[in-house]
Amino acid sequence: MSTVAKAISLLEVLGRGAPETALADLAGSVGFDKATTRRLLVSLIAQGLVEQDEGTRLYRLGAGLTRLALMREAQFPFLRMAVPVVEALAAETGETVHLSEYSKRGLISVHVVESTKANRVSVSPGDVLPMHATASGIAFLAFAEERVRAAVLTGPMPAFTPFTIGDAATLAEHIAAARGRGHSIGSQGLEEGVISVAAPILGADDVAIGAIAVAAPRVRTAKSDVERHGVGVIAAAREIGERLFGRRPGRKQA
Amino acid sequence: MSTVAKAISLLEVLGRGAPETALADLAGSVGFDKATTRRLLVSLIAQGLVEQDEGTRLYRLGAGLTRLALMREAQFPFLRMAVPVVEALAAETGETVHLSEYSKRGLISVHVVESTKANRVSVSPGDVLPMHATASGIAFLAFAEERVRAAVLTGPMPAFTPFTIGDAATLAEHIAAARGRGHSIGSQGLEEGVISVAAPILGADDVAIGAIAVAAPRVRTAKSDVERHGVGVIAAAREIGERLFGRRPGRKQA
DNA sequence: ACGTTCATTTCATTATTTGTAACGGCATTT
DNA sequence: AAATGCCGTTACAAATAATGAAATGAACGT
Repeated sequence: MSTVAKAISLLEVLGRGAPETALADLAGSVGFDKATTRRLLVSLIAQGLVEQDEGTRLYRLGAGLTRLALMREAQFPFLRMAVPVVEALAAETGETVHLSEYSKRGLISVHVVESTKANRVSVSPGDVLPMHATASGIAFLAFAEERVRAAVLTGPMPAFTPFTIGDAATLAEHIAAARGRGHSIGSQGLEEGVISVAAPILGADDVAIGAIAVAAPRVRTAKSDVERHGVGVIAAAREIGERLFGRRPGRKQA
Repeated sequence: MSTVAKAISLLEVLGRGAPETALADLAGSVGFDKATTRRLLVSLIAQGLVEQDEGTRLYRLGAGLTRLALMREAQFPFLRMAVPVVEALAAETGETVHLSEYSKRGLISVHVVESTKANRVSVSPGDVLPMHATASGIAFLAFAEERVRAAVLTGPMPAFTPFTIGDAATLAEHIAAARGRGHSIGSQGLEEGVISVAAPILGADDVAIGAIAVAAPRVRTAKSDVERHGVGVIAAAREIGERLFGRRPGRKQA
C-alpha cells in the first residue's frame, strides 16, 4: 500500500464519524501503527489538510481541503453552473433534488436541495451513491464509458433493501431502459419507500460525468409524477451540460 | 521531503494555472522525476483526488477533493453559518465582502460576494491572503495565538505595493491598534487603491479562526465609510461566531 | 513512412517508512 | 497527595516502498 494511499485513507476516516478524532481511535480505524498514523498526520498537518486542536490534541480535517476544492471549482465550475438548475427543479417539483458527480469511488453527492414538505427524502452532500442501487447510478451507467459500466456489472452489488437490484442481468435491463428513455427510475433500491428519477449530465464527448435526480416518498408519487419528474431531470441535466460546455448559450432560469 | 508532502504539492500545482496539466509540465513545475511524478499521480487517481482525461492524458483535480471538503463542511459548517452573514453585509455596504479561514499556509479566502458596482474589488475563493499585507490578516493576528503572531512578525514580509507593511515594528503597531478597536484597517497593502476593513471571527476559546472583510476602492471610501464598515464587520464576525458556537464567545468576565 | 515527442514501464539502488519499545506529560483514581 | 493508567510523542534497527536512468510504446506532425 502506497504511503499516499494511507494518508488519504486517514482523511477519509477523519471525514466519517465525529468532527474530531483522537490518535488512538484513528490508528485503530485505519489499522496502522500509532506511530505511523501520527507521522502521516504530521505530514498532512504541514500541508494544511488536517488540523489538530492545541488543547485536546484531537485531529480534524483542515481548511486546505476547502482550498483545493475551491481551486477545482474555479477550474471546473460544476457547482456554480449546476446549483441554480438544481434549485429551479426543486422549486418546480417540490421534492428533494440532488446532484452527483462521478469519481473513481462512485457517484459523489455534491449538492442537495431538500423538499420543504415534512415527509421528505434526505441525502447528505459528500455521500457516495452506490451505482446499482440508485436512479442516479443507473442513469449515469446508461451513458458511461463501457469500461465503467462493465466494472459495475461484474462487481459486487450489495443489497440495501429487499428491492435492491442484485444481479447483472436485471441491472443491465434497467440501464438499457434508461438509455432508451433518457432517464432512469429507481424504486426503493437504496431506501424503502423512496422513488427516484434521474438523468445523466453529459460531458463534452457525450459521456456521463454525473447525474441529477428527484427523490420523493413513494406514497405521494403517482405514475404521472414519475413522468413529470423524468421530463424535469432530462431538461435540467441538458441545461447543466449546456452551461458547462457552452454547446448553447445557457440561459439561466430561476 | 515526505512522500505525502510531494503528493500534496502536486495537488497544489494542479490547482494553480490551467484546468488540466500534462505530465511533463507537472514534473517540471514540482521538480520531481517524470516517473516519480506519474507514480504519485497514479496513487492520487486511485483515491479520487486526481482525474486523468482518457483521451488527452491530461491531469486535473478530482471530485474526491470536493467530497472531502463537503465532509469537512458537514463536521464544521463554517460556510453554512457564515455565508448568509457575508451576503447580508455585502448588501448593507454595497461593497465586496470576503470571508477567510485560517490554515497553516495562511488565511484562505473561502467565500466572496462582490460589489455590484462597476468599479469593485475582486478576490478569488481559494486564494491565500498574506497575513502582513491584508486587513484580514492583521485582524486575525490581533486575536491569534501568540505563537502564530510571533511567527508572522519574525517571518518574511514581501511587498506587494509601495504601501505594504515591511517591518515587524509597524506590523505590531497595526496589530495592537486592531486589537484595541476590534477591527483592522488595511490600506493598499496588497493592491493599490483598495481600502479594506476586517474583523476576526473568534472560536470557542476566543482565539481567531478566520476573518471577514469589506474591501472597497479608495476613491469612494471616506473616513466615515471606514468607520461604518468597521462597525459592520465586527457585528458580522460576532454573528458568525455565535452561529458557529451556539453562544457569544464570552469575553472573560472581569 | 519517418522522426519526434510524450507518456508509461522496468529494475537495481537508495532512501524513506515502519514497528517495537521506551519516554514523558496529564488526568483520574486510590 | 501519591500512584497509576492512558495517551501522545520520540529513537533506532529492519524492512519496505520510493527513486531515477534508461528502455519501451504510442501518438502526432512533418
